[in-house]
Amino acid sequence: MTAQTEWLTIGELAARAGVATSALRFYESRGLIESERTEGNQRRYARATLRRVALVRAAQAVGLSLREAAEALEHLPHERTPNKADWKRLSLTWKKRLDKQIADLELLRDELTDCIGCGCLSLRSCAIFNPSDTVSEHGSGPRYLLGDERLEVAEV
Amino acid sequence: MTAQTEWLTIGELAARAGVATSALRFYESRGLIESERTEGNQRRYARATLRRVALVRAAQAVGLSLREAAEALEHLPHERTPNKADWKRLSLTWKKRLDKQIADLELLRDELTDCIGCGCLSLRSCAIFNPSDTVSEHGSGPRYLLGDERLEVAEV
DNA sequence: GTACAACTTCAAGTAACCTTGAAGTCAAGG
DNA sequence: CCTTGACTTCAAGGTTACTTGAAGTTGTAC
Repeated sequence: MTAQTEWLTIGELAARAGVATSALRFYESRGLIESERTEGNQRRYARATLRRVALVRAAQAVGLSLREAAEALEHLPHERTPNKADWKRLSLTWKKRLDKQIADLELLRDELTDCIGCGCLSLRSCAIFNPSDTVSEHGSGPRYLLGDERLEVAEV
Repeated sequence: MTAQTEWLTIGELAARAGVATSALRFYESRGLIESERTEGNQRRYARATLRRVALVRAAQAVGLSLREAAEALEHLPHERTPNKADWKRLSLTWKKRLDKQIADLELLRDELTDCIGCGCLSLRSCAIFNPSDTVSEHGSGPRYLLGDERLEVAEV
């Protein structure tokens, strides 16, 4: 346990990770990160936490909720840098997710493009309005996603 | 004004558009759709509203908030089907947005892929952790987006 | 030693996007 | 008529991801 022992205060971590201290406390309350405490009860973060926060932010960019990010990071060590296998698994998962998101958006775009070409004012055949399984937004809140129910848009 | 006069009740519209009646009332309160009222104060929707709701959902899929969707639909007629120019403008705007979103996600994916290749455990050079202007999530809520502040992740 | 920034906890607020519930009204069939 | 389901309004609740504020404590620099 002669590990690197340069601990970060919450303010330092916040500054370097580019998030607010309140966000860090929030992440900690959600189990995404961990901290040691000083005698006087102040948080001290291991430097690896910097990476962890970065991963959380990356996860959000990939479209994960914090809950999902927590699951993804569950098997990564808090205090030490993750090993190659850990990281590979994680990044592969995220890549798949990104691939799917991109594919969905491309579909939507291509349909839109077709619509531009065809004028597409009948809506009947336009796939935009007959979404199959488009873009799960994975934003926050109970977003009742554009599911796979077909709109039965008649000719309008 | 001998237009098509087959009005939809809120229940009918909800069923056909695939959204809850509560959502329709909410959209109406936000000015996204309009309704006539019967003598007994019940809503009756023009059939064109079906298209309008579809457009709102499409807008959400494109990553717009309801407020933004409202702006986009502002110039479209409520009671009649939009003309070709209206539609073209709209779909072009949305296409651009989609293009940007896709480009952002592709960037992220490619960086991830590189990371997988290189092991990328230093984080120092990894662009994932140095987001430039990635993926504005445009989900709901005050999401303080992965902005363009660089994380100064040293070697961890 | 003391000032002052940085820290602590906890409760409540905010924002988007709706849903749910209460309490009552309308419309259509038997 | 009367029941029943669909409708009305309005207020409040739910989720995610945080922020903000109050009230008090710690750490460091002078």
